Amino acid sequence: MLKLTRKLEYALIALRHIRQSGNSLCSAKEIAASYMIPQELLAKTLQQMVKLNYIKAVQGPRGGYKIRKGLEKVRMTQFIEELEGPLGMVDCNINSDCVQIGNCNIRMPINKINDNIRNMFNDIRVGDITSQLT
Amino acid sequence: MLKLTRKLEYALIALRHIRQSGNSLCSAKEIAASYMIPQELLAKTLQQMVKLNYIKAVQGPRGGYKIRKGLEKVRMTQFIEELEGPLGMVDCNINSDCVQIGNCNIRMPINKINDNIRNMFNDIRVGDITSQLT
DNA sequence: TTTTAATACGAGTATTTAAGTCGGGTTTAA
DNA sequence: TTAAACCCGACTTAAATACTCGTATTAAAA
Repeated sequence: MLKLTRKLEYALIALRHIRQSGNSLCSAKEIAASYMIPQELLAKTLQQMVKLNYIKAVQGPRGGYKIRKGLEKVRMTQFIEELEGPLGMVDCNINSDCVQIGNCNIRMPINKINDNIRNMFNDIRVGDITSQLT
Repeated sequence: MLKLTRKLEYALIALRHIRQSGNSLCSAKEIAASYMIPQELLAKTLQQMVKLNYIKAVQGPRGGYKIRKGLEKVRMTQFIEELEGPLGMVDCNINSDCVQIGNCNIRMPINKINDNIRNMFNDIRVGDITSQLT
């Protein structure tokens, strides 16, 4: 219950790795090997993050990825939603075509919980995960 | 991302419904019809909650379910875990046979987030959801 | 200038988990 | 004795996640 997806895990592992490499480029291959992550899958995730402007890619041999300035300040809510889509505990928070709506008897309390979770992720920055000590 | 399962939703909807019916029994059929929930599925969930001692079943015609004293005070962490299994954002919080472990670079920060979520659910009681106004 | 090692990207497959169904059994009020 | 409820395990279906593959593009280095 309430597990993160692998993609998100891989993304965070990669970002932390890239960040800790300072200015040198990191290839998908290198990162995948370091953490035993399927290379193709990681590659796609990295490509997605390039599109989202979180990292910068350099092509060609000796190429790789590096962090883009500003990533550290990005809120986890934004990061998660751009990578994985909407973040809501129940569908009615997302698409609202539930047959219930007027009838549902737990909507309010669930929304409250949902807000709590969102608030929590809103207060965490990507940098908190990629830079935190230990 | 981070969605509740239908089973859990159905369980909470049913509990709230049963609770609001006071002392009279509620059948699975009646509840399923009220909220357009698949009856068989709801029935199984109710049966599970009987086993967990959250509700009491009365068999035979005119039978049904009623709330057991004490349910309201049960913490949501316990409730969720008894119904759905362990509540952790990453597998290493659950079974610990991750090939990484020593190698993983985001373990600490993720654990922190995990604790936050657990703490939040720890502070919510089933009764907060089944009894909260509107 | 050719090779090689990297990213880019869409389509496709496989696996896992969640969701729902079915059939037969037990209980008990009417 | 019947009917309406709960009980329960096995099964099927559907959806989401995880992963793979093939091909194209880029650019450093031999």
